[in-house]
Amino acid sequence: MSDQKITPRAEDYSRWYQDVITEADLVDSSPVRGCMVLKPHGYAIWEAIRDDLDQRFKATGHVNAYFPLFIPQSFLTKEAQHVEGFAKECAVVTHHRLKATPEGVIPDPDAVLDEPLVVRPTSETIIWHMYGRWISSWRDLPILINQWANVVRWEMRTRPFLRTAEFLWQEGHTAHATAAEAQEETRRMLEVYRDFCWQTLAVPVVMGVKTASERFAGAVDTYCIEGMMQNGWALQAGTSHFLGQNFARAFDVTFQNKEGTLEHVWATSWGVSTRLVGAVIMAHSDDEGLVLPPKVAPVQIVLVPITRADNQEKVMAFVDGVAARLRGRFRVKVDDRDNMKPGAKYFEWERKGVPLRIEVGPRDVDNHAVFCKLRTEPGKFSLPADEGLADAIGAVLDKMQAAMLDKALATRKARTHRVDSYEELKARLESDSGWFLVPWTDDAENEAAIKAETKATIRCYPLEGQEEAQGRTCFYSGRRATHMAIFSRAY
RNA sequence: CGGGGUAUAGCGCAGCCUGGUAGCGCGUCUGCUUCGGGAGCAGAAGGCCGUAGGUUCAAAUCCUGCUACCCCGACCA
Repeated sequence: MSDQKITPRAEDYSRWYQDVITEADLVDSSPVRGCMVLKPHGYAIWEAIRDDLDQRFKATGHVNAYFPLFIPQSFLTKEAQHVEGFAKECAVVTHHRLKATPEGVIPDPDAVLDEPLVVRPTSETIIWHMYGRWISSWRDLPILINQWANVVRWEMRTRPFLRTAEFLWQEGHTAHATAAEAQEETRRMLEVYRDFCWQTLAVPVVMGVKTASERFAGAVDTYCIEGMMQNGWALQAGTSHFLGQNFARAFDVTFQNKEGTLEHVWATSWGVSTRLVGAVIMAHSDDEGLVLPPKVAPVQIVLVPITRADNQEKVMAFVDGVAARLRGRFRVKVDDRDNMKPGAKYFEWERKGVPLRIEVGPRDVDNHAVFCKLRTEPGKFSLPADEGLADAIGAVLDKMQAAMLDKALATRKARTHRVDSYEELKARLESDSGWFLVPWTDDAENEAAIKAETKATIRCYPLEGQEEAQGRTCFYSGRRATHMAIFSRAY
């Protein structure tokens, strides 16, 4: 395999990110600009994320459904803010047939669609069109639907996982009888995301509210979870929107309440995407390659037999026995390739982010033990290969998962800076990248001015700690502060 | 979409300036020996040089268009 091809983080952080992904064999580029192929090892991370979240959605009363990829163009025009937000990045289908010509194949001029179809950039419009047909009474509410789907946003500049033209995601779309109920749903799902990121991804995201300029096109309020990457930049890991009655009005979706009067329906939508895979990679990996928390690692344990011709049978029988004992509880791989030396296998699985490696040689067979190495710790240790092995390994992996969260949390805390003046922010953005927590007076023009000058944006008004703004003055305008804001450079 | 760079075997590169029909390392295949931190030897396979044109007796090499990728900006999950 390749030799030390991962650029160190300190040298070039984006090259490092690129290298880690390539070396771990997560994706391949596609012939179409901005699109990526998710290779099995990369897709498996998404599968683990999807399966975990799907359970959480179902546990909070949601059901899955599927809405079509194509949306009539006219639907996109119905909600004014929504059009403005998405019009610039939509792929549009205009023909339904190809035609062979001497110059090659072209869209058949005789097969132009009456109305062009937009490839969904998000599904609010088609879903609210359908909800209009399904809702007439308060008894039809709430509707709590989620869908797992792909969407397309024609992005100018792309990065694997973090921003691609087509990406996989889930979008929850709920319909409620009251504003309070919809707001509660918005916050409930935000909390689902937060807990998932902390517990499953070991990424200690912060929950917050977006300012008007960062709000979802068509939302009344946009909540978000923001994660800090190792270079101190922020990454929006998920959003949950309170849509008010905007889409219900645009698509004329009303219900008859218990008093018999017609009201517009209240809405939410919430989503996370394959960007989460990028967040996990960036949050935990090191200069040796991918590091994954055990809960989402496609392979949690790799067994590497160390054999010679005269002991191969003995060692392999032992390895197979250990693997059989661990399968069913863990995702286990036995690397029995005979064309690679054990050392080469160690490097390969380290690059690929396998949390626990178990080396088994003749000495271990004789001792009835296995020799273990954690991806995140320097030393190796031996465990008895008895009935308690699976429990012992479970404990080790749980501890690793918790340690990864602690480490990421410590980094986030160390790199969250409180500053009181704009001068200090500008100076420290260069020297000391991270998040900057400041007292702030909500003002879109000032926000834009700061972004233009520093490239830092307001990631959110964090839900926790807003009371700190009481009685303080805005670090930029000197006016009475309305919020505590997190400024940071972001992906 | 603006500025810059790149495109030659699966991967990383040389060859291009000074045109003459393609080479190196790694990987792959076969065999033997190896195997507790990136194995050794021997043999072999694999590329109409991103793509479409142009110049020329002749193009990987010179010229033009297009496409993709990377870096930096503006837009965004």
